[in-house]
Parts: sequence; structure tokens; C-alpha cells
Amino acid sequence: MGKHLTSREQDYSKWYNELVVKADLAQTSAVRGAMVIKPYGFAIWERIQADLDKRFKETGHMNAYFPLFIPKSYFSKEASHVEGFAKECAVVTHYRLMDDPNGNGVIVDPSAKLEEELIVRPTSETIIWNTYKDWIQSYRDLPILVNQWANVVRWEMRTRLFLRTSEFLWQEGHTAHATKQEAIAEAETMLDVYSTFVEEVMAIPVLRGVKTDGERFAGALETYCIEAMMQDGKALQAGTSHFLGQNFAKAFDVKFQTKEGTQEYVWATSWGVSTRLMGALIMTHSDDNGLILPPKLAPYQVVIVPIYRGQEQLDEISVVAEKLMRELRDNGVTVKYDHRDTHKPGWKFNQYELQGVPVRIAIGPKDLEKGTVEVARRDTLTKSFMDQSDVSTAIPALLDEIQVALFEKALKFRDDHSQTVDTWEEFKDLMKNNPGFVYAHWDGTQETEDKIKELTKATIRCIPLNNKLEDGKCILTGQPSTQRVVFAKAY
RNA sequence: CGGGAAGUGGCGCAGGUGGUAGCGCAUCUGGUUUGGGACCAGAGGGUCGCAGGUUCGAGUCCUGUCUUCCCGACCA
Repeated sequence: MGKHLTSREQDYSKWYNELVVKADLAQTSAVRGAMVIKPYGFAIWERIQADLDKRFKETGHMNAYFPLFIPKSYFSKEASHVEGFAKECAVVTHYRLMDDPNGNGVIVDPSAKLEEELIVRPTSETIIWNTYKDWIQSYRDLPILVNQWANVVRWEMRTRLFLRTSEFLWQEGHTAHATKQEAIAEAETMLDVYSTFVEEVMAIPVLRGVKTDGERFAGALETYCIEAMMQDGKALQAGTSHFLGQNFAKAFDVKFQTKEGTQEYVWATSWGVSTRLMGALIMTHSDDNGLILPPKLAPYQVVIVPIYRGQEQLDEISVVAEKLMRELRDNGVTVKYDHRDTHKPGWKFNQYELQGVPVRIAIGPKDLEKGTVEVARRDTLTKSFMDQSDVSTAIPALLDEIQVALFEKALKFRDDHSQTVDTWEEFKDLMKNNPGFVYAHWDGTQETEDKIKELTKATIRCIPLNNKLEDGKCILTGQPSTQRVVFAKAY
């Protein structure tokens, strides 16, 4: 195994693939398109889950669980929804295996064919709305504010770890409301929850906006999104929140009786983020030495590495290390003390850099004499010395500083790669040679969006919320436009 | 699903015109080491993706098939 990663400049996707594997986040599995998330990678996902889950509950939601399998007939009930997912559904057709009469292991028992095939959920709107029909009779049953953490399957042609796999983990919120206004407010609230989380915890700056017709979720009236910029200038959708109108209520006949006694269809939203956030995290912060984790998501925020000669010296250092570890833990810092004798300090330094541990503390014989430790920052790769007595207060402050610095650095990168453009030539040139977010006028038609995609591979990532109105001419057609939209190549 | 490339110990690779598999890293043992991926000595580990075929003989040639990666279409 090579000791160094492919550099980002040399081959960005190779860098990403190697980093995911070498940092021990995930690996490909024996199953086509499906990944194994390894303990270190899953620990990060657990932190994402825990923080988001808390935010969902603080905004009034509760978790529930709906089946993995969805009867095929449910899918045909909402036309645009089927159209959106039909091409990537896994289908269960049989329920039993038998010994192969020809002696070649087991085969599917042809007599065990299902009456109605089951779809492995690509998303759960249909099964959930079929259930909500039973839950909702009166306005007193509303709103329903439910989330589920689950796996879903979308049969993908080309897969990449975390970014696009056939099976992935996510959460999907599904809410039901008495009024349109309330449902829209819910979709907007959840977009706020996502953007706050992604910016404050993941340290990834996001644009908030709405999708165009072409990019909208299958079955939604409005799709809100947050878009992040990766270090190769491509956009990655970090989360979506949909206002579904009454589409699913009508498809599944979910009505409620109002105070006035009339029957009305329920208004709906759904919203989700997936393990794709792991990809966003990696591609926003990491460098050619490996992963860089924001302190708020790092499985260990601090790793302590002893430098010693002989058991006696290790024992002396361990006394200091364990004291510091206790003090740090008391101050809410997660610490790992790596005193394994099977690896040298240099090896550990490289390994923890590869795995993105925000702060490394090294303690050696010289530190014992002077009462100091060596503190190394992962994000800047800088080292300095600190008195042991300062560690318990200085390290939490340093972690906060790193958290902010990562966000600021990513924000600066995004700003440096965001341009306002008014000519088609300039637009084409940017997309080809220096991709990033391009703010340009668009005539509002699907045809133009498709044409631009065909010519440059760039799509409209979003129409920013609270967008400034400004008269202009469409970048491609010259037709009048009232606002700029954000174009980028996307993951 | 279209176009390319590749499948050989755990990982990365080498194996002109066919002759019975090798290197680096990793692993194991012993010793010396330990402030940025240590060194020396020794050891273990592969029915060459799979299935057919040609041949006295196939990692090598032929056919089929599966998988992975890259580039497109689709997508969170």
C-alpha cells in the first residue's frame, strides 16, 4: 500500500476514493453498489444523526419506523412520483429458496412467487401516506410531525462511496398539516434546521434556495434545498425539504374534517438528508494529507501520543497523559490516548492526520522536564508548545477556534469560486476551466435549462431564497429575466 | 444502458513469441529501536475473477460471463 494519497490536483476523484478507504471510513462490499461503513466512518455518521435528531425533536417531531417493503400498487398512485423512481427500484418477487435439484446450491423456488411484488423503498412517501390515511380523521389529529431513520435503495448505474450508493442511510421526515401555509412553514423550518446544522456543526457553508421545475423532487410542488461547494468547484446538494401540496393526500385519499365540518385534503411535506453528507464533509475540508474533521463531528477531538524509550518512561508519561485526559473529558472534550507499543510515534502522527483528528498532543521526555506538551493542529498542520497546566482550558478554546476556522476557510473558497456573469462566452469558459457557482440570468424555461446543461454540463442548483430582483437578459437566449440564479456542475 | 481500461497472495503491481508464478508494502517470529510512516535476520501466505475451448502443457491464445474503475445518460 502506498504511503501517500493521490493529490487533489493530480486526480480529484481518485483522491476522494483513496481517502475514504485509507481513513477507514468505508469500503466497497461484495454487493454491487453497496458500501460497508466502517466503525470510524460510522462514528461520524452517528454524531451527525445525534445532533440532527436532537434538532428534529426540538422542533416538535418524533421518530417512527415504516416498512422496508412497499406494495407495487402504491407506486402507481402518484404519477410524477412513479416516473421519478421507477427506473431505479429493486423489486422482491419471491419469498422462498429451495435446494437446486441439479445440485448447484440454492435457487429461487418458482412456486413461491408473490401475488403482488414488493418494492424496496427508494423513499417512503407512499407507504407513509397510505398509513396516515388511518391516522387522520379530524383537524384535531393534525399536524403529524414524524421522522424516520432508515435505509433506502435506489439502483444506481455508477456508484461512489457515500456520494451515490445503491443502498444508503438517511432520515426522512413526513408531515401532515391542515393548511397550506402551515405546510410551507414546516418545509421552511426544516430547511433552517438543515442549514444551521450543516453550517454550525459540519462547518460547511450552504446556499439556501428553491429548485427549478426540472430539479424538483418527484411529486413536490416546491423543493427547498441547501447547496454546498466542494473543493473541485462542483456543487453538492446537502439537504432537501419538499412542500408536497395535496398531491399525496389526493393520491391516497387522506382527508380531514375541519372545525366547520367540511372535508379537506391534508397538506404535506417531506425532508431528508443522507450519508451523502459524509461526502460533503470530506470534500469540503480535507487536504492531501487526508481527512480534516470539524471538532463537533470528530469521533476523537484530541489524540494523545506518548514519545518514550522503555516501559519506565512510558509509565511516567502515562501519568501526565491520563491526568490531561481526565481534565479534558471533564471539560467536554473527547480524547483518545494511544499508548500502543506496536506503532511508532511517526506512524501514529500520519495515521491520525489521515483520519482527521483535529488536535494531536505529543508528550515526550523533554515535555516531562519542562512541564509542557506539543500541540498540533490538523487543519493548519502547525505545531506549538503549551504548558500542561493550560491544556484543560486552552484545548476547548482551540477546538472552538478550529471549528470556526474551517467554516471561514470553506466560505472563502466558495466566495473565491463564485462569479457573476453576463455573457455566454464567459459562462462557457468558467464552466469549462474554472468551475464554481455562477450567478447568471435565466429566462425561466425548462428548455433553456436543458440546453445549458447539454452545452456546459452545468445545471441550476437553486434560485436563492430572498433573491434580489434585478432586470437582465438570459445568459443563453437573451430573453428578459428578473433575477439571477445559481449555476454549477453538480454531484 | 453506451464508450474505454483492468481483474495475478490482504493492498499495489511485474510476468516478449505458451513450459507449471515473482516483487514492493502489509502480516508473523526474534532482536535492536521510539520527538514525523524504524532497522536487521528469518518465516507464512496465491487452484492467476469465473466457466468453457485450443494444446502434451494456459496467468499467457480463443469464446462466453461476472466484477471493479474512468468517461457519458440518471440520481440524494
